[in-house]
Amino acid sequence: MKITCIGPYDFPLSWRFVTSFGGRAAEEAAISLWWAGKPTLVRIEQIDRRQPLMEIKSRPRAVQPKRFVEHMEEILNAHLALEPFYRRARKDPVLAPIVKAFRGLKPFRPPDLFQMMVTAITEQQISLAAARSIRERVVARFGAMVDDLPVFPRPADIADLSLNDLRECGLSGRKAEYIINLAGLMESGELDAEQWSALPDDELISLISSYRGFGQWTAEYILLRGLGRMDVVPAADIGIRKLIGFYFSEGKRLSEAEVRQVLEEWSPWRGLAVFYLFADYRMRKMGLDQAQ
DNA sequence: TACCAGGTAAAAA
DNA sequence: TTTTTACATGGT
Repeated sequence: MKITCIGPYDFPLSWRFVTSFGGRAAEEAAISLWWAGKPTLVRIEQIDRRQPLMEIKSRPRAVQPKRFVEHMEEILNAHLALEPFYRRARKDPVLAPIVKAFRGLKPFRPPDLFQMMVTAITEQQISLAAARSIRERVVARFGAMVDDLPVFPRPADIADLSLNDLRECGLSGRKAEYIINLAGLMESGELDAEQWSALPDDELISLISSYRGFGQWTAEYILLRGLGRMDVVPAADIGIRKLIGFYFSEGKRLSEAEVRQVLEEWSPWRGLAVFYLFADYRMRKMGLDQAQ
């Protein structure tokens, strides 16, 4: 089963980037997700590094294969066109060397929206390391496993839990409420993301912000990371305020308004620009510059 | 030890 | 209306 993507796409580089955040350190690219009600492992390989063609090595047999390929295309951001952004970036002294070094790097999207939304809630206010540690406990207790890989719980796995079930994983009582409430909304169909794709960024941010526990930062974070809306930036984000300051303002931490101002010129790829800056910052920090 | 880390809603002023 | 506070864990 093959997926044709819009190139350039350096899949091994993109995979190394996501795995550099810890957790799994697998050589082989594998994604775990729910498909047709079962925890499922999907192995992915780029057939030829020079071509944007991925092969799904293992997959659920005969269950909506067409829909499955579409889903994988979303996860891999297969249809994201980097070249127009690169043309713009080459005119910028900061981004030019970065897009050259990381040519073909694409962000991956989480396999489902519930996972993304819960992840965003866990990452409110506390460090990413603390948030991950909490999430791992939630997944270990309420999720599933497939071939030693954890699968994030579904709304149905969470909706009927008690607050204490989640608090025991290290979540605050407030966040436990948000997550159980969210699970219930998704279970009942009251929150239906099918209609989200028709909405422009600003309207979708307003809609998501109307749910309890989801402020502007969280909504923007979900649009960028979860939905692949590459022009959106959660500019209030403490990490992004430092990141943009590092590259464009002599290292000082910027305000949200200053971040928005600096990034204005990168529309319609503001979020993608931030992703590349972050990739560079991270790889630089890790001393792992594998871009060559 | 204390403080900061990819915020938010609710209470207090 | 605007400002302040409580909240959870992990790293330094």
